[in-house]
Amino acid sequence: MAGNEQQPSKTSSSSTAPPPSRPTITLPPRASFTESLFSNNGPATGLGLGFGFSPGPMTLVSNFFADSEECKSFSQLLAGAMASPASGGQFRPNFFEQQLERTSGHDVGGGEGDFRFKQSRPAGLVISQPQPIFSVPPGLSPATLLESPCLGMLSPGQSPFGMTHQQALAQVTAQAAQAQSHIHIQADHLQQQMPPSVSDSRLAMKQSSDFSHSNQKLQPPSFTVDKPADDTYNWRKYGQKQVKGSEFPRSYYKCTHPNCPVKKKVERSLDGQVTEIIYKGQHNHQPPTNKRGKDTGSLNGNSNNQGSSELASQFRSGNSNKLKEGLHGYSMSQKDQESSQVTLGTSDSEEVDDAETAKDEDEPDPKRRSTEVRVSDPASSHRTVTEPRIIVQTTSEVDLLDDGYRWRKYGQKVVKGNPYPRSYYKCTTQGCNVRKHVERASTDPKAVITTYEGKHNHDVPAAKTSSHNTANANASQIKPQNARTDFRNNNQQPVARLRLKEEHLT
DNA sequence: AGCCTTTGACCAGCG
DNA sequence: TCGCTGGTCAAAGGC
Repeated sequence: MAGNEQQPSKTSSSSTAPPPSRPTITLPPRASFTESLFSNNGPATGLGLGFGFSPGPMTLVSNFFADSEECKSFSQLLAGAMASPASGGQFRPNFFEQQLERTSGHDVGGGEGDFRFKQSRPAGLVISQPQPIFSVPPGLSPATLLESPCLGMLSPGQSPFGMTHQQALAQVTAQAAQAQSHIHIQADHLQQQMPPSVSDSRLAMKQSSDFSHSNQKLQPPSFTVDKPADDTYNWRKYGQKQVKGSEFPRSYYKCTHPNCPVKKKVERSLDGQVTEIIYKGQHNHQPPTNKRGKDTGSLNGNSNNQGSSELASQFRSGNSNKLKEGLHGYSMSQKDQESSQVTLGTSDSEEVDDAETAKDEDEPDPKRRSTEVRVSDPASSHRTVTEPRIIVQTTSEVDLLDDGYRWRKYGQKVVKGNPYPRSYYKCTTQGCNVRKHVERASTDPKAVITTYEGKHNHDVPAAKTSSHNTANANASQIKPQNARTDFRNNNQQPVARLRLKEEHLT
């Protein structure tokens, strides 16, 4: 019996047998990228933005990347990281615990590709209460997300931005998401909840377009599901295991449809909240039109199923790679043809030790070479109501710490694969929960990735407002937010901001 | 009766 | 070869 069911994993393994080509980091000319973003026919993305929306934070991000030499350096850094033995040839910032695996084919699925959309807990960001980062609405399967038209623009080969950056951003984003609060991407609130800054402007655009579109028939989220990832399909749990690197048990589900190889892994926190969902394989059938009674409940009667079905259809029809990319794009940008994992964490607690968890998670499991779609669960959490939005921003400034705010170092940890410790900082302003994580690239100590988590609830201390960092702070923290506001048109939720910074210390 | 979950055991890959 | 780990099997039990 295991024959068929295990096929996915084995297939995936074999599919990745050919040495994946190293992703080439190509930084598109700023203009081109920008144009592609805002033109209706961005060639690179193939995504027509037939609607007008304000450039999101990602735009800023892209600008940042394209703006300076550091951008190049960053690329190099990333490239180096990917080539780093420590990272197993993958760009895997320790801090983010991300795994990016690339398959040789352009189409991940190759028809049979598995999706991996993994979100992992951040090493540095401990998860006392793991929150789903990307919540897939119960009625919205990964396939649904993948099928989103936006996904098409995420094709790795077409990326005007260079997947590396996106991946990095994605990581940051994902982490931020989890760190601040899980981002609940519910079908009905996809647009609102999907952080524009998440990893990739393209994604942001996608969000605005696709999700806004779908949003028309979506209803406000009014459900909280226990069932992880109620994604239209029917699943049967066939195993559960305590996985190393995760304090939470992982459950294994199979699609109950005959001969359907799709599986998914779900991790839940002790309190039942889903912290991670990994989809694997492609459905070879239509999603059930009528969900099981107990499952339908999670959808609360919204009409997501329709869209889900459509998306699923695309998914089945060979858009798996797009789906995968799309999902990642959302959480971590595009994975290119590779499976990837994003480590996410919550900021509920700052147990640096938890980094270990993420560390382990980031280990590329040969067995899991198959593409997987890792998403956060639709399952809701008590924090859904106040879930902050994530804004990811990249900068090239060299203001590792001097960013206008005052920070207090509260932790440091050395992670596997990186000889340099990661450092954790908290904003010293009372009542401000913003944290900053600084990590040096294992391959280049001069390269630093700074991740901001949370949003300052105060102004930049006057003492530091004069530095360029102030401008930076404004740009990175205010603009994105504003942009996002414009983007979403209705930004009323707290914003968890995340800034991915490249710094080159001299 | 059918489907599902639970759970210990087993298997395979990897270092 | 051995131990570790992730993934899966399959019996048992519940709904």
